[in-house]
Amino acid sequence: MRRRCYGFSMALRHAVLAALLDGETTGYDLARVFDVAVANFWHALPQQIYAELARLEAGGLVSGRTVVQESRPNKRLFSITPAGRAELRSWTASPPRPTSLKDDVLVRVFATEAADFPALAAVVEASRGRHEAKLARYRKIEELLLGGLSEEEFLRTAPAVGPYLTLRRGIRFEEENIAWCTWAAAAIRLRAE
Amino acid sequence: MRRRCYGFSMALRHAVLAALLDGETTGYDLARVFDVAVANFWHALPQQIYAELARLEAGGLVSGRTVVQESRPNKRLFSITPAGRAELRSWTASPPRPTSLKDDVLVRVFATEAADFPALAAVVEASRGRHEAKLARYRKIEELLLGGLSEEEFLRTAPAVGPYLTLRRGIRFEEENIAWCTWAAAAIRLRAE
DNA sequence: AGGTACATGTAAGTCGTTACATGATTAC
DNA sequence: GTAATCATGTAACGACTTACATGTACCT
Repeated sequence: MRRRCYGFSMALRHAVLAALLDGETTGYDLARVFDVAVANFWHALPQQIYAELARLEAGGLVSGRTVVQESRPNKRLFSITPAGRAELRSWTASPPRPTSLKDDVLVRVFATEAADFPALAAVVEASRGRHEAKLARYRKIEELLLGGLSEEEFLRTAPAVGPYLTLRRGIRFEEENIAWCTWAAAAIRLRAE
Repeated sequence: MRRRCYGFSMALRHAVLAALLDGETTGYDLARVFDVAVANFWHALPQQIYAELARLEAGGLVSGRTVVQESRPNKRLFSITPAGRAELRSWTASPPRPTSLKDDVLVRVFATEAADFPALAAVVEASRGRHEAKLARYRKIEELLLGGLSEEEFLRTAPAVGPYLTLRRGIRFEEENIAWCTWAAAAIRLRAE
């Protein structure tokens, strides 16, 4: 039975720490932050976030205090500790693990040969719709983040550039998804003729 | 204890079935096919593939036969059954689950604020190198697939277009990764000044 | 003598998803 | 009255990773 300091890559753990750089928050609010600012490169459910916060607190990387409320459930506010910041700093310099796409729609398209062409094309087109919705949301967040500044100004002057840099990746990703869905759906429909 | 026909999305299961459309193969060879033709949208280790093949055989979606060899370990050749084809056909028309990026490097960049800037920039640049290597591999596979035909000719005449359609997504994905890494690393280095 | 290719797995553990539980308040 | 918001979790299961096991043949 080997003792594992459980975690090799542990991206979720560090995504939570990074989100706490913004200041003290509850698990509930963190889950919403994840949904808007983190979702474009790492997805996590509230349950995972609560569990991760508990583990981080046990490890001293985060400290929590309970706030008693009336007419609302009590809540716990967490903030990152100096040890948490140090951990995040050394982790950001460590080698990342290779990423792959893991897209359900692509698996379906890979199997085009065995598919009902119009049905598959419709699936791909529906997927394009979801990517368009995501892109619209990301563009709104981009506007809020930039706050009227040009990209160049923002990158020079903003206190934290990380969220903007990652958001740009999410935007390009969704733009590519939309373009690919359009093209692939057309190619699949061509087969039906 | 509810009986689950285990699998909601089950993309790996269907990726294996789709790879078997090409004809009878061993788990060993499938693992290599996954490494080249499937890796750009779904990654899986040999152990997962062996396990999946066993489950597919138990479910009648795949049938296997043992080939006794001398001076090499015996092997099992699998092929897709009519039931497997039918399953694949109906699955390709079913709603896919939303995909997200899940990129370790992006989590690190999100935490730029807490990072050592030159070290993080170096991590991002190293990541660009890996994406360039992947892109080079994908481009070679593209050449092989097209076999001298133009894209338009290939899409009109090829018996199976799925692998080409998904490969194109992988190529664009890596091109975007390279461009983003270049841009993000520069923006992070700017902070160090 | 050491490494790679062939060929198939088991065991243990971690990560992620689904379903469920609780219960008051506020907005439509 | 119905749904959403606030707020935090547990339990069970499925997906994925890491480490390990086995043994021959061929190449350098």
